Amino acid sequence: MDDMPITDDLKQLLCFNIYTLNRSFGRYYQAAFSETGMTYPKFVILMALDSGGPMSVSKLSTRAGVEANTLSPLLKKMAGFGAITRQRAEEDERRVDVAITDMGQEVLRRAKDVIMKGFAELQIDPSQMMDALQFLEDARAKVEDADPPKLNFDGLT
Amino acid sequence: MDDMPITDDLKQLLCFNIYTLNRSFGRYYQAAFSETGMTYPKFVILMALDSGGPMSVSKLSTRAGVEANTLSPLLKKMAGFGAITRQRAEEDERRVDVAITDMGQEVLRRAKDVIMKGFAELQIDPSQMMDALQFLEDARAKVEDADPPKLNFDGLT
DNA sequence: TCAATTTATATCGTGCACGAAGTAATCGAA
DNA sequence: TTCGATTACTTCGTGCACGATATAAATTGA
Repeated sequence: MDDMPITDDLKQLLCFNIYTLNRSFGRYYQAAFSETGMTYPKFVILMALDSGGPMSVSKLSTRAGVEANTLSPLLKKMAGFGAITRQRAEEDERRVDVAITDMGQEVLRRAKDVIMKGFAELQIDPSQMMDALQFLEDARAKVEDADPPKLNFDGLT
Repeated sequence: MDDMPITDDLKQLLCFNIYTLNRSFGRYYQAAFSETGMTYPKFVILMALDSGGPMSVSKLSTRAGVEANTLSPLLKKMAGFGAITRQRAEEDERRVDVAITDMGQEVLRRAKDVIMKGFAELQIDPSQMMDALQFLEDARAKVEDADPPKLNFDGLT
């Protein structure tokens, strides 16, 4: 009662549950990847590149659900490490095409193993998860489309 | 087909859906709160303090699902703004008790309004959400308890 | 008692992640 | 054609969020 892990009001909010679970996953993967230089955002990038083939930064941004300006320095680091390549497109010099390398695929293979194996250990019910995934994807689309009301601090004492 | 917003493989991963939805919410609230100094993490802190009463930093950390070292500078800023108070506990000088102020409650009232109103506009099915919240809370508990397999980069070419 | 441990915060360094603004290339309409 | 808009990416400044580490207070056990 007194040591309830999570505040009751917050517990009812979708955004709060997403927020906390996201950071639980974050700490989990940070522990899993520690001392390798791997991170969850980099894993996502490798996954997107591996399954989608070479693509522009902006397309990668869409597919990974991250803004292009977040990607930009990350991609530079990953290219420095040798996991991906970055190349100006010939037909449009503004574009930078990004591709996973063989080494990047090996990194991805190992990271995917960790993630799949770790996930299996969680013993999450598959059918419940399917429902949840559908719900989360729908929610994401709605949040993306919505335009938020504006908070107003006028006359705050 | 070609402009699928999200990579197919990733779509099957709970962690990825959480990751992307969390950032969708993040951008949404950033837009809602812009120019006020309010942020989602601060909202969570105010919520936890409002419903749980004054409490130590570590208890707040547990209830908000954030590490204490993340809270520490945030609380300092919020106290500077006047939304909360920070006070050394008399019976244990190590502890710092944090409490919401009247002004903080007014800030919270307005922010809660924005969040509730915004959420209503999303038109999310309540019964589906109840199921999802339960699922997410269970998943969080499992991820917290799990200890992750370790990624290994030995012999990476 | 009083040193060793434990506990509660704070500080530090690093890594996303965002919006705003900058740069350069391409496009499009007069 | 040509110059203003648009597009693609990058840079910049700010704000979490984490683990590691530091510091200081309380506790505990020899």
